[in-house]
Amino acid sequence: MKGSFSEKKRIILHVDMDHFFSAIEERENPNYKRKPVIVGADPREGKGRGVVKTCNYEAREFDIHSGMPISKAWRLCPNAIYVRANYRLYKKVSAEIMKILRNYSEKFQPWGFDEAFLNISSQVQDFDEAIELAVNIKHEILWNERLTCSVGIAPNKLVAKIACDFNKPDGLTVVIDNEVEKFLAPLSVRKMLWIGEKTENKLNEIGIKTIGDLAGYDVSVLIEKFGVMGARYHQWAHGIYKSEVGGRRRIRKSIGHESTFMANVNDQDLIYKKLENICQKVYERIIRRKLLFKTVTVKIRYGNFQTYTHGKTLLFFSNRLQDLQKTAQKLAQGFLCNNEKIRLIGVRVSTLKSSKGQRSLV
DNA sequence: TCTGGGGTCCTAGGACCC
DNA sequence: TCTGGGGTCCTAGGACCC
Repeated sequence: MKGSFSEKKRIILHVDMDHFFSAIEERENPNYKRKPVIVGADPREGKGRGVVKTCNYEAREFDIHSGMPISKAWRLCPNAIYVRANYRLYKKVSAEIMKILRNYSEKFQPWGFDEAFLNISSQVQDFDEAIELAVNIKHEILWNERLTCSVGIAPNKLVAKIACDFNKPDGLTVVIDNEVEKFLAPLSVRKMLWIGEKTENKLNEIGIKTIGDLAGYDVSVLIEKFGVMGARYHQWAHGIYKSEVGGRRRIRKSIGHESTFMANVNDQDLIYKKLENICQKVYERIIRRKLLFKTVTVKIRYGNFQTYTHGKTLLFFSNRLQDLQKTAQKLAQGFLCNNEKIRLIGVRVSTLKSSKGQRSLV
């Protein structure tokens, strides 16, 4: 007999705040109510660079969505309320919400600022009780924070997340065990976690449009085309997703900072100055977190959006600003010899370890 | 019609060691 | 003369997430 009687079915809940950043802005500024609110880069009268971070549903009426160039948003709706992101505030609100959620289960996993997974298998007997619990969560967040969220309930994280996205805002979607495949089948493959634009296109090319198509496809062909990911896509399309809530402890693997120039530049003094500045910022975060780094990577984006990286692993771990700056400068030189205009420059350090218990390098 | 900034994970080739 | 196979580290690029 497969499985066992003692194997308890999992009930996983995914909570996603509705248009989090713009919802907070609306809450803080009652006069924003019922007007399109767009949080993101400065539109600078349509000449601004950068993208929309979040926008409310009134702005979505104008076909504006997150990730859209802010200049395009401006053309679509110049009269919207444009707000710069206030991360300090969002972080504070996020912490309050996570505190609420954590109370519902110790098996808890934040997913970015405004989403989280909860394994509530030990808290509830069945999906009916899970719905009750989800309603309580929604009420508590609304009562305490005056913000709405959407919830998905399913036997695993993947389906819970897709279910959550199925009905927004202020939604609650439940997918019970034996309805998982039926629920997934008609959805676009794009709804699947880890399938983005590129993979969607590749799947479309071989006639796979829906998750049902993917589930029915010959797995050996998927493996041939997508390697190990092909096998995973196939499993996921059948609603099989084993990952535990809060399963793997996350250790920070890298710290970086990057910045886009207001206009593309080839002025070397300006570029090196910016690079120095970025190194300083990364350095401060390294020190604050008591870390040592070994690898430095410089990223350059040219005016044509072609993006490249150069990296160098030092022979030793360091937390010295001069090591970071000297290495970054050398790496950047390789990019700047052709005098081509640059759009973005960034620095990231990786191969990290804790500097606790070590004498700091001066 | 132009495309942010913070990250993670995967792939693939080359160097090097045993 | 020519030459296997496994493991690890480094580097660069790509795809994806929020």
